[in-house]
Amino acid sequence: MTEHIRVRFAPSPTGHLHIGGARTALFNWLFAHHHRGRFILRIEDTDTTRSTDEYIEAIIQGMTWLGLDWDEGPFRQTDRFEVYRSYVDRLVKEGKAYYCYCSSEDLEARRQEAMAQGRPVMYDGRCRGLQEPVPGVAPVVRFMMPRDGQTVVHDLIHGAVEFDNAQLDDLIILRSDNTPTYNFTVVVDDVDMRITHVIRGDDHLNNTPKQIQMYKALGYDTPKFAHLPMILGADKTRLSKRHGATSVMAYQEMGYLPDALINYLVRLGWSYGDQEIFTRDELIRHFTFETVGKAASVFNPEKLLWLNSQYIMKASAESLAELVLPFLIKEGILGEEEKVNRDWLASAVKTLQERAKTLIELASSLRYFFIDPAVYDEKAAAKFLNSQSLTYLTELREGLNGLDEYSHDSIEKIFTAIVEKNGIKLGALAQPVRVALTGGTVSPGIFEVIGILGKETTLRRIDRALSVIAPGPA
RNA sequence: GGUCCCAUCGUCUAGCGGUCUAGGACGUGGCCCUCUCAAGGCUAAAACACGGGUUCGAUUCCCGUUGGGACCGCCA
Repeated sequence: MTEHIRVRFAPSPTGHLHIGGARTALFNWLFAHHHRGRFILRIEDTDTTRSTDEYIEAIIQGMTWLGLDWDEGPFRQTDRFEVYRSYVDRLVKEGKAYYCYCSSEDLEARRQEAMAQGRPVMYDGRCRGLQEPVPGVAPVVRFMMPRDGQTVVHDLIHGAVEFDNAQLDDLIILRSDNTPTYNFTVVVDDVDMRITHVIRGDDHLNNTPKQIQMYKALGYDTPKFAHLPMILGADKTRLSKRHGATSVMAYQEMGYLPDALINYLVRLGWSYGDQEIFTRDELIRHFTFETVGKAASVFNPEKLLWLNSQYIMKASAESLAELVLPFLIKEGILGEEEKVNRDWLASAVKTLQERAKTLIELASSLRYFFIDPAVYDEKAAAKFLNSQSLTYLTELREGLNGLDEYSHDSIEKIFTAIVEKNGIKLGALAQPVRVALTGGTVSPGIFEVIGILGKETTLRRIDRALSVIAPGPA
């Protein structure tokens, strides 16, 4: 029987799933899958004043969208308060934790003073020896840290990190309102849930020696630790709203594909030689902490955008057609209830896949496949809808009108005939047509566009352009 | 301020003592392809923070400096 790997992602529901959290979840997920272990989702909602059910939903939604499915949970720490209290009681009984009656105001004042005087900011342990309760004061429970010796964190990424116990202070494990705190619940839960590897951001590295002491006090072995480097904004400070979109779902709304985000995130801190693009299977196969870096990395939206364009390019037109639907509606190109022929949509999408970097771009560049251009781009019209192109356009209309089968080749033949007859370049014809059909000078190949638009729409739009160039007799 | 972490092109990174005139990717410039725009191909500019060691030899190992980050909550 091999020892089974069990890891967890433990977000606190005080906000949406953000980029950093997603990356942590991803590395946990990859590690679990690589070792055929279990990935557990645990909601750390012990701060009842800031945690909300809405955010729990939002986190689940984000993970689901990214395809980071979990094997157990979601567990909520608020469901386990009795468990934590029994552990607290045990520590108090064993003399490894004690009641502290210092008020938070006093504590805060002492903190400020210590900071101002440049002294280490930590609780001095003054309530340690207290025998009698202080009347009228609801106490907290503090964990009694050892005062000498060292605690060393053996980290899979950082190696051995040593801390002097003297600098670890007696942290609060139970608040005066009888609710437990993070540093304690995380230990209890990781023990109860038989977590073998704690994989989290390296902002937790400094908490780890304290947690190790609690494992010891409780009499349990410590799990292995892996502290991931942070993701920073362009100014090298912790990624926050100031740096733009940080919530995972914002990227969905901006038209990103989950696989693209995953691929981007995994390369922040992890690498596999020179490879940039990975399937999920490859990720699972190759993932290891050996190739996880130690240095924080800066979030680069441009590279993410590039990756997204790569994924859009490689996706099947059919799946993209499905994904782009809500964006078409949002762009007002398609009515809420309107029916679309999926095969036709897919064929249109196919022409635009390598031109769109996001689903939003894809949707908006799909516009002229649905709607006749309301107005022509001013510059485009001036340049291409003129007396010179009138002749070509008229000839083209005639040729296209005589065509029943709108295939790429048959359309091309019509074009070639006109080009040769007039001794012009293809562009001299293609551009005016493009303006007539799409309203502007940018589109996929003009033969493709005509093929997708079909005879009726194409002729209608050419007629309209013709009438704009040379208004008929009134 | 204390503690801890970190340090290769602007950014993400490869490099695990000699193969480095330091490789790839994003972005940027140029060229090619071309019915426009993309995509694609080629190409250019662009980095080992600094100072000491160790070593026959350091981007790679050690120490220091500098710089950046995180933590120091009755938040997680």
